[in-house]
Amino acid sequence: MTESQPETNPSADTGKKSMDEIMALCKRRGFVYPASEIYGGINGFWDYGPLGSQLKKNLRDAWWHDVVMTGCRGKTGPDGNPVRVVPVDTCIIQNPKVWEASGHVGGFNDPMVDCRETKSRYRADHVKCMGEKGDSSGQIYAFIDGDDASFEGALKKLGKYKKKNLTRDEVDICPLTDLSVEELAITVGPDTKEVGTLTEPRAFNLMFKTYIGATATEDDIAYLRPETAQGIFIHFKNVVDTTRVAVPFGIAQTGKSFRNEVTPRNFTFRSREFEQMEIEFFCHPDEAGAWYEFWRDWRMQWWKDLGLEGENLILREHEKDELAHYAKEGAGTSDIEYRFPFTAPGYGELEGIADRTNFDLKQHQDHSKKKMEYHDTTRGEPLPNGQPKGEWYIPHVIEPSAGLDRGVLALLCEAYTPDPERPSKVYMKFHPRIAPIKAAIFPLVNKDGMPDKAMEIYRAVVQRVGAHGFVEYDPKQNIGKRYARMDEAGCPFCFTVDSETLTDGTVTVRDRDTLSQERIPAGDVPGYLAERLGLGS
RNA sequence: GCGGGUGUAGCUCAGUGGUAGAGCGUCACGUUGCCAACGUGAAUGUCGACGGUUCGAAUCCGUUCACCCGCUCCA
Repeated sequence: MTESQPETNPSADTGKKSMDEIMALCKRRGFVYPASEIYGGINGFWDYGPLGSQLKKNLRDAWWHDVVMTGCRGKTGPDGNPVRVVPVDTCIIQNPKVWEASGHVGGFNDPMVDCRETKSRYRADHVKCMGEKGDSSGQIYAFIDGDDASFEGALKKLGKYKKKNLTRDEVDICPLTDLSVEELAITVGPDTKEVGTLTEPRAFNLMFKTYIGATATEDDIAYLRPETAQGIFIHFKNVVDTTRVAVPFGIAQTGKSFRNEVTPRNFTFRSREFEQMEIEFFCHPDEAGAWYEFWRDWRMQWWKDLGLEGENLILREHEKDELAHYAKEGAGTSDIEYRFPFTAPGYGELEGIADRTNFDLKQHQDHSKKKMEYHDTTRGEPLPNGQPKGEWYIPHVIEPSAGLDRGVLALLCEAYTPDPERPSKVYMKFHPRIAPIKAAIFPLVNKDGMPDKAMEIYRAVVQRVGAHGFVEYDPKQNIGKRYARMDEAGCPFCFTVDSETLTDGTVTVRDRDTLSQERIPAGDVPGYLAERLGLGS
């Protein structure tokens, strides 16, 4: 997760949009509510209302359809064949050994110490303390273990305090974690001159902990998954063995993940409970580079096609020094980043595409002692009978990992369009494909048979597009008010029955974005809509 | 985790110790006939929560929770 610093000019829209106003609209129109709001809320958790949950479902469905059901919408992969992706749905809680293998436990359970003055944070087991040998009175000096400059600094400070020159052999050293609270209070931090700036060591485990079974002892500890990816890796062999898939192929999964973020911030952007849409694409090591580029470019195009066009969306290749441990040897890592109002003029990550090499499968092979090698019968020297000899290898993995909630947030921010000219002052310009309300059917006035005709059209439209989003029927209040309401909800098309409908059978179609109106036969409404929603006429 | 700010109706906010308010929105009825029109009426609040001071607290004090901003963190 990066919020990159500005590189492009902050001219475009999102920087000027007010996050407060977007949040107010989300609440007002039922997109997003604070979780547990009537009890005062709960930090880092958000719930979706009726429009929000449908919007989120539409985004997830679009991903599922485009990735899993149609293999990148029928695109041809770098190997010249259709792209194959199959789904799994794995548990949030797994054997804790999964997280030991993935590296999530370990680096995570380390207690940390903060310096209140310099705001630095140290791993508690990396900080050591010194005092004069044979004289335990007075201040204690902390330094970073293994860092000579830090050691010398502490030695110098101690010597100055004791008013004598001390050498390495004249001090006692102990781990910071051995200090009592009282001793910590008279300890000088590694980068300060005053005592008492260090906090007590605290665990910063970003994984949610829970207990399996009712007894809840230390032996029963389990974790809520911090990513869905590991559920895919641990079933790689199962999928290969039970499905007629052959490398290269992908396994996809959507689902909730949990991270005990230090600071949840920025609306739903950094939540403690969030949903991911992850693909692990397995391929031969020699082809990893080509597949990395394929996924990186296609995933970028995918977000663009959902309406995140223009300068607010960028593809950012990671610098070598910020690559994660698993990606160091790979072809690279890219982030698809969106310029949110709260990151502008910087960007926030929507999706990361990483070449993870064979790191994960190898880790699981090492920890589980189960072979993760794949027998590729299309490779190897030709045998006398003309067939290839076959090749055993641990596939490399390209991982396009997207944040569903972040995607929803980006769609909300992108759609939010202030327009002082129209009565609502703002409208939500959702791409019709992901708009939660697909259409509204209005009688111009609530009499003269118009409601009956409108209701008839409403039923036909629900029949045709109801599986993809809401269809509204609203006969109350004046027509302008109803249009305005639909603008705020982001409904792309409104169909209105008027007196002409009763004589010539046509209705008006109001386009949300252009405000233009045209007349079409009432019977054509479902087809007209289906075509514009990408469902075919 | 640190510092700053905010919290009153669905939304935006006024209200500095003495009866809980406005605009918009929502609902009903009437009117209206293509962009939040008009009329009449109605509902809606433990003033974020808990505790204290006071005859009396939305208002003063303490604690706490949530959100926003800046640091920090983001394996």
